[in-house]
Amino acid sequence: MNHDRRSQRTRQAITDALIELMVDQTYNTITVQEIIDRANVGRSTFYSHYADKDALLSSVFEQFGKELELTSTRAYQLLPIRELFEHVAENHRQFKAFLWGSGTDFLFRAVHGHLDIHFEKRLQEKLGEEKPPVLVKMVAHHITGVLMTLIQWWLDEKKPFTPEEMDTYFHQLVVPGVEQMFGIRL
Amino acid sequence: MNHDRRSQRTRQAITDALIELMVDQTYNTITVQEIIDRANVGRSTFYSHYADKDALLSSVFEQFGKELELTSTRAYQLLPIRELFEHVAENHRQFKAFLWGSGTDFLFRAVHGHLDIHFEKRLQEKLGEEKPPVLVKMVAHHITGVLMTLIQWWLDEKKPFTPEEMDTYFHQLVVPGVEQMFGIRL
DNA sequence: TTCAAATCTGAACACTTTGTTCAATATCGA
DNA sequence: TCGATATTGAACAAAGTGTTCAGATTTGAA
Repeated sequence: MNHDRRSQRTRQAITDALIELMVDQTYNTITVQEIIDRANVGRSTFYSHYADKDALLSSVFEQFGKELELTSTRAYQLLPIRELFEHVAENHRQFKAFLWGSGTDFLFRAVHGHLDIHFEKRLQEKLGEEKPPVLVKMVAHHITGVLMTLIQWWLDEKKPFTPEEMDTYFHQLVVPGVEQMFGIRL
Repeated sequence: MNHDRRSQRTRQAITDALIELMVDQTYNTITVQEIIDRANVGRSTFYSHYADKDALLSSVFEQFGKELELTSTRAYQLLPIRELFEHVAENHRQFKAFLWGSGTDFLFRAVHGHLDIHFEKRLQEKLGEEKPPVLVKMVAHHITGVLMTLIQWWLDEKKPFTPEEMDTYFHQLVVPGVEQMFGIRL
């Protein structure tokens, strides 16, 4: 009665096909035909799993977001940046595909949503209730932005620094500004 | 012999139509039909001016980039951030359209290209030749990233701060980090 | 091994969008 | 007014989208 695994495999094949295609092509230019050809899947099968090409992309992001979360929930400090960069390095191909082929938008919006909240909480813990919430939100957004920007740059430039170095640079660039802004030590 | 003005007007109408449509819709979902309907322009006219919908978008960005440059070339310090935010506020509708409807990618890539170089030069002036060029590039990219992120946030949140305040915050967030990174005073 | 449920297949279909072509029409400066 | 240039819109082929459905395949459970 449980044929889920078969579906699962099919979905995985479709997902993988999209990611592979995004390595060389922009999301917009990819057709459903190309996806199902590469995934070796029938047209109607595709549409029985996903309403849309966009629905597929969303689900890829979702899955991706969960992986990211696994990395970032074992968080001590601001964020385990070194581990994050290591994760990025391991999934180099996937990240590249997203950052180049997909519309960064989609990814940026999604990741911002998650991480903004994470950083906002951490900041609130450090600050108590004394600072204006809008300002805290802005700074949280800022921190996420820096992180995303650095990851993007790092991959574009073919990882000229190690994850450890990126960790160091990230903290050097971000921490003094935030400390100055709120008059605290992080 | 010079019927340029007529063409000019037509192009402007098309450009404006796209921007207006991007206020409510994503670039991808906009059809050429919608554009020419709103611009009151014939189908063949559109294609005699632009090869593509993408070509149109590029040209819009180009024009847009020039406006930005006008603002940012009268640069003393790192960048006249207050004036920049004022410019953004004045062209609120346009920026919103770009940041929401267009694929931030396109814009981000384009703007990064311009501003990265600007900041890289400014940094080099301050630093002399002593620092590794990759590092300087990274920090320049970082500065641009912060700027873009803050602008995006500011518009999404419906401008909760004045341009002056955003100027202050930008400098508070960015300057200490860069100073710490390079061991200098900006 | 057998069987029924779940899943996949692929061809056929109507529909939308794209980009081209071209003869007719409109506009502008001289 | 004339002539060069720009615009128009209808017609067209090509490509892609999303749906439908009858038949084939795969699966786990008996």
